[in-house]
This record gives sequence, C-alpha cells and structure tokens, in this order.
Amino acid sequence: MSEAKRESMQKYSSSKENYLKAIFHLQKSDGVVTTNDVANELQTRPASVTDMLKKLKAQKLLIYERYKGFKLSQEGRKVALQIIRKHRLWEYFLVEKLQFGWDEVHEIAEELEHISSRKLIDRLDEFLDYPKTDPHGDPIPDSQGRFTLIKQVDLLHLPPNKTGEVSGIGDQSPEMLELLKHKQIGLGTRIEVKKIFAFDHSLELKVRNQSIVTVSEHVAKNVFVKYDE
Amino acid sequence: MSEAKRESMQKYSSSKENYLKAIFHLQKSDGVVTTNDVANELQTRPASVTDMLKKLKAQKLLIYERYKGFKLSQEGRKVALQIIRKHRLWEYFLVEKLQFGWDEVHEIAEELEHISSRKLIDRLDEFLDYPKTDPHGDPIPDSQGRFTLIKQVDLLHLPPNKTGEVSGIGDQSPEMLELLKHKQIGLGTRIEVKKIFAFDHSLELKVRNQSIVTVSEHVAKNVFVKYDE
DNA sequence: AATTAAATTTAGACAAATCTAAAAAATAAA
DNA sequence: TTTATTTTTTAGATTTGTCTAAATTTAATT
Ligand SMILES: [Mn+2]
Ligand SMILES: [Mn+2]
Ligand SMILES: [Mn+2]
Ligand SMILES: [Mn+2]
Repeated sequence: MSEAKRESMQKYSSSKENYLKAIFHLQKSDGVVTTNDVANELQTRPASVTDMLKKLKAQKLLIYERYKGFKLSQEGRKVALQIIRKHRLWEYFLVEKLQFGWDEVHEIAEELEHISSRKLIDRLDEFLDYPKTDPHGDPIPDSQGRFTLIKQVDLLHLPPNKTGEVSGIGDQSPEMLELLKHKQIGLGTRIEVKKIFAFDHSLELKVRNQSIVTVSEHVAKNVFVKYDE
Repeated sequence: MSEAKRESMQKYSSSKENYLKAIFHLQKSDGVVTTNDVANELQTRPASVTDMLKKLKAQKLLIYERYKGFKLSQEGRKVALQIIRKHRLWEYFLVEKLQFGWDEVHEIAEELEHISSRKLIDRLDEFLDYPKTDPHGDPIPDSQGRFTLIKQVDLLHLPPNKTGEVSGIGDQSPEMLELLKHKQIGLGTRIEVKKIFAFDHSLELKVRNQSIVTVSEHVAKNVFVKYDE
C-alpha cells in the first residue's frame, strides 16, 4: 500500500472528526469560518476550539494562523467528506432498513459515523444499492469523496402553480423536522405554491395535490424543491 | 421512567464497557477473575486494571476489595450482557446482510457494540428477525439480557460414527477461524469422527459427508457440535 | 485617533485513561 | 517457617480533550 493511501486510511479521534466535519459545513455556507462559529456549532468553548485548531494544524488537516482565520487543507477536506459519507449512509440505512423517522436518525448517525472500517462502509453502500442522497436530501459522497450538488430552489422561488418535488431541507433542527412531519411534508412530496401573502410573506401550499397548508417565510426558505422548467 | 430503568440506560465509556465485557467472559470460564487475566485479555497493564477496578466499584458495577479478587455486580452483569447483545447482533448483521466472513467481523463489532441507542439495537434485532446465535454459534441475549446456553459437546466427545452439527467455536482467534475456514468447517457443518489416534489424540473427521480431514486435539477441543442422542 | 467592544488566544487547571517504577501483599518454595 | 517469587496495588507521569479566567489582538464606535 502506498504512503499516500495509508495516510488517507489514518484513524482520527471522534472529537477531531467532529471538528473537521463542522468546519467543512461552516465553510459551505459562509466561506470564512471563525472560532466562535465552530464553538457554537459543536456546543463547546472558543478556548477549546483554539486548542483543537492547533492540533489539527500540526496534523496538516487545517490551514491556520493565529487570529487570521482558518480553512481545511486538502487532506482535511478529504477526511471530512468520508465522515459525511458515513453519516449519510448510516442515516439512509436507519430510515430505509430500520424504519426510523427522518427526524430521529441524526443523533444516532453522529455516533455511527465514527466507526472506522473502510470495508464496512463500502459494503453498506453496496447493500443499500448506492443511494445518492440521504433522508434529508443531502448528497452522499462516493468512496472517492465526490458528490454532485442537486440543482434546487427554495419554495419562495418556486414559480406559482408549478409543481415541485421536495429535494432537500436547509435547517434540519429537530424542531423544523417535527413541523414538516406534522404538515406531512417530506422528501419527494409534491408541492404547489398557491399564494404568497405580501403582508408577512407567508405561503399557502397545495401538498400532495390535496390539502392546503400554510407555512411561514422562514419555513419556505428552508424547503428546497426541484421542478421541470 | 423509573429510577431503576434510567440507571439501566446509563451510558458508560467504551473503555468501561470493554472491561465489563472482559470480566464477564473471564467469569464464565474460570469463576474467579484476576487482575492479570483482565490485563492480558484487554492487552493492557495490571496497574491500569487496578485503576479501572476502583472506578467500576465506585459506580457499583463491580464487587471488589483490594487483593481479594472481584466479580461483576448485578448491575455490572446487566450492562455486560447488553454490550454482548450488541456485539453479537452486529456480527450477525455483518455476516448475513453485508456478506462478511465469520473471521472478519469481530474487530468491527468491537467498535459497533459501543453505539448507545437502545432503539437502534432493538430495531436491528427485529430487522434481523431475532437471531438466537451469532456467526460463531454464541447465544445472543434478548433485550432483557436473557439467553439460553445450547447443549453442546466438543469433537473429542462426539460418539464415533454419530453425525454432529457444528454449533459453536471455543477459541475464536483469527488463527483458529482461518484454519477452520481452510478446512471448510463452519457453523452448521455436519461432521463425523472416524478415528482418534491414541498417539497424539489427533482426529480423522468426515466433513459434509465427503472429505476426510485431520485435526489436532487442540482444534477438536474447540469445535462444539450438537447431535441427536 | 482614541476608546470601547468583541473575538481570539494563552495560562493554568482538571478528568479520564493509560503508563512505568517501586512498594506492599499474597503465594509458593525451600 | 523463613525466603523467594508472583501478583497486586500505589505513586507519580503523560496524553487527550475540555474548562475558566485573564491577556492579547482585531473590529467597531464615538
Ligand atoms: Mn459525530
Ligand atoms: Mn442528513
Ligand atoms: Mn469494544
Ligand atoms: Mn461472536
């Protein structure tokens, strides 16, 4: 086995993996990541984050100069993507094979994502028949860390009377997932926007070609759909 | 939820869980467990074991007086059995659903057994259709920690020309499992003892009603079978 | 530009799990 | 029953990941 390959197989602590994943996600939305962002995301203290940043830098997983911000190195990004791959495959397994609800799986996957066996995750992928997205519509990276972003638009930008199919959820807090579950909106649900009130930008939706439900602008901004143009 | 129930749901560190499991297994074979036994089993140092014994005692998982030996408390035994349940269910999953060989699954299960969700393991049990034994023939405790010992006898005590069915393996080291795999002996394999040599107690076996293979006394002592009397 | 506020880092501490080396207790041998 | 050997425990360190409080740097306001 080559040196580079062995390096990519290296096992990091669960804590380090959680940091790498958090930084990866924060890079997505902001571009620049701050110490406080990470502390907030991981429910920890800024001082603890600084400590860890130094360790990640020492292992060349992070590009970091004190006070000057930071970002993942190539290697750090690669590791993060493998954790995300594991997280999402396990979520898919829990929902599709073990009948969990989409709002129950995140916490459990947060533990399962740290199981180290490469062979396990590749066999699981095969067993699940190579799913492309997890139960929340997020793309699952392949074993090389490649994944495709799905072109999607939030409900506020779905043209009125066009039917869209739910393809992703932005805010995936338990509260949000509970609300969507209650309104019977899930991945693949067909939705039409019937009206957007000028007053508070709340929306009336036709869900599953049946019931009319109302959602706030805040909710609408976090429900993504794909539709035929 | 009752106090007792919450206690049984308590999460312990992976390290503590490994100690409890090791002590449980050592109690089985010996009755009395020693500090050195545990150190040897867990590939650690006697001093580390003593440290941990004190912590387990403080948590009432262990009955222990310095220099006087130790054994699991009721609660410790209960925790150990839940870890063993998880270990064996995951092993079964890996072999039956992900096509792993029986000699590949132990290490991975050693990690998976520490995933904490109770609901996960009960759903997994259901998904697997409540298997009673793991891929090595060891019984899987139910969610209350109950399990039944299978009546079995080692190959040396299988009456000559009686056909037995392999139901368990004693020594489950990778070396042993590799040997058995090579001789095409696995769980459920039908075996007849054709001859036991007085010189070294080695055995000639008829395997699968076909090939004649020779195994040492050491091997025979670690292959268990059940048969109709 | 000087001051205030916010973000970040350092200093020092702590808990968990481990180790080595040395002391104490229990066992085995002489 | 002394003496020697083995087992077990203690004492004192080390590593990893975390914390609080204080210092430093950067950013925002007057
Ligand atoms: Mn995690
Ligand atoms: Mn997800
Ligand atoms: Mn384990
Ligand atoms: Mn097993």
